[in-house]
Amino acid sequence: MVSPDSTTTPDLLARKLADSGLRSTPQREVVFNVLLNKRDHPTADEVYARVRHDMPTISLATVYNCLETLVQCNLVRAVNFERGPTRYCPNLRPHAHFHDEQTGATYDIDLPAVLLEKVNAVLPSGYDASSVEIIFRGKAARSVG
Amino acid sequence: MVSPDSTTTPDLLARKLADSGLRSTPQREVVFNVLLNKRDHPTADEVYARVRHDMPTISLATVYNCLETLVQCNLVRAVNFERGPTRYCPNLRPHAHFHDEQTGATYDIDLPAVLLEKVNAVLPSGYDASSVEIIFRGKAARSVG
DNA sequence: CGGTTACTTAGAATAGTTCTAATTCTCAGT
DNA sequence: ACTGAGAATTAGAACTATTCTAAGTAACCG
Repeated sequence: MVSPDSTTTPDLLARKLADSGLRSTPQREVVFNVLLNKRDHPTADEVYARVRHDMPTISLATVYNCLETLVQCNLVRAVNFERGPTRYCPNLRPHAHFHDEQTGATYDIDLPAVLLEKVNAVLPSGYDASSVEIIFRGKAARSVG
Repeated sequence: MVSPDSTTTPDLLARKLADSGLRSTPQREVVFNVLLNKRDHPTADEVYARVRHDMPTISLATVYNCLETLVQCNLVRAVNFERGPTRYCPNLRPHAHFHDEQTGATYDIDLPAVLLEKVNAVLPSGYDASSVEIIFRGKAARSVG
């Protein structure tokens, strides 16, 4: 099964980085691929552990740098539920997060455009939102997600 | 101008604490009042600085303990925008937060029940949300809030 | 008033992240 | 290929926010 991603994803990364005047490097590629391959909203430490399988010499500082860079280029979203480490998410479609309080797992919930409009409509005049983040907390039935 | 709060607020605190089997203490009262008096979503450090005007001997650990206790009793909400210190908010009505990216200020946005219903309606079956948090980011015109 | 439990305190410890300074890599122009 | 300039990576130190620990203090119950 050869997905079209195997050619377009590296291009996407290189293109988006170039848009910001940045280079595609092996470290950035590996970090990005790790996020794409298992979309469980890992922390920087978890990304570091996974990346080291492919690239044992990478440093934690570089993982932080790469994640920061990917966030700047809008290839990845940084998410913060409560206190605790930042988590990273390569899903670029508009979506909310559902945080299961029992397991700690996080699921993406797609958001229809019409809902986003309604949410934005609650802002009084004078407020100009460039983005909106929605976080649910609760419990999810086993095996959803 | 004597507001009815001057008698009911201490009672609310004592009552809610008692509901959880906890005591009302001078420290908890001062911390809670600091939050009520200036609702600008202060960090624990900022609360500490303000509380020390009234009670110079209080410790930072106690401020953290009191804030934690107030959150447990549902008298205060803890809010986390991105990485950085947790902020505290004594507004108990359903509301979103608007985070001004230029000034760093945070404003409460009241949420109508009907909107909350619509937001909850996007959850697929199998997801059972106990709370939802909405955070806007953008810029606010001067003097709103 | 004596025992028990809750609360507060100062300071040490920890977790997550950012900073610093040195090194290595990459690319553009020769 | 060679060189210089800028970009990226690295290890480790430093930093920030928070939690933990152990000891002291205060409130409640008999």
